[in-house]
Amino acid sequence: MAIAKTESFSKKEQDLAAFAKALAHPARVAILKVLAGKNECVCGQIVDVLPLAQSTVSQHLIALKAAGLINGTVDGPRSCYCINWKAFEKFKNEFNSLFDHLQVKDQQRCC
Amino acid sequence: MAIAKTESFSKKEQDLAAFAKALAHPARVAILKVLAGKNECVCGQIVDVLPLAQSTVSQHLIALKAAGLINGTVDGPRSCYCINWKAFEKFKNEFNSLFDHLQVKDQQRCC
DNA sequence: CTATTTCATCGTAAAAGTACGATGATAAGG
DNA sequence: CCTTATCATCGTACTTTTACGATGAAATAG
Repeated sequence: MAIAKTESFSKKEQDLAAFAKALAHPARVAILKVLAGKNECVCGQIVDVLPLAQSTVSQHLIALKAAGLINGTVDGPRSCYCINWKAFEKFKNEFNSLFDHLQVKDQQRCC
Repeated sequence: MAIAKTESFSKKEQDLAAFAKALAHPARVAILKVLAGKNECVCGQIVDVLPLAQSTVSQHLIALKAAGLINGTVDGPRSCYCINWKAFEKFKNEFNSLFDHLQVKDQQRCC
């Protein structure tokens, strides 16, 4: 990146980009799908489903948690994750509000 | 990445991840915002707005075009881009359908 | 207390992303 | 034809991401 220019952009742009970044890997999409389907906190069962090593899955889970898309608690010897629907809703709205009402303008003129 | 495992996932997961990847940088979000706001094809005006070099903006534009989020045509000596609303709608639906109806299940049990 | 299980973290290696200046290609203007 | 303008591409440097095995920490089971 030479020198990170990320902070030269607005907070809204950064937030949306950070959210998208968390979704920007099929493994993390798959993890979210598993968590959403179960809706009860899962942990190493995810490792069994994905074609990835345990440490790699753990990294993806941490990335998702850092992005705020999932919550995690410690349950004895195992970790328990589930989707943070509130954050999900927030970003969905942010995404829609950013582009939806702009589409109302007169449609395509070129391209 | 050692060895790319991207192809070990379903096409839906890959598509959604690719879409998110295109949004996963504030500069590209900013570009889309500019294009959406004008709705007429813009080109190097984007360079004036962004705090990035021309070559860097060009790279981002190419990334967005490769992801299918924008269309581009050559207009004399300059390039003209605009948002591909159709693709945008497609991915928005894909995103919603992936997570929305799953939320209907009984809410949170832990975390 | 000693396994065992479960997960996080460390270390490492390879791949991809980000950014810039410089150069190249293409079309318009003189 | 020659210049200028506009944008893409190349080459390069640095950062970040991805992935794995190995190790470490914490709680349960015996």
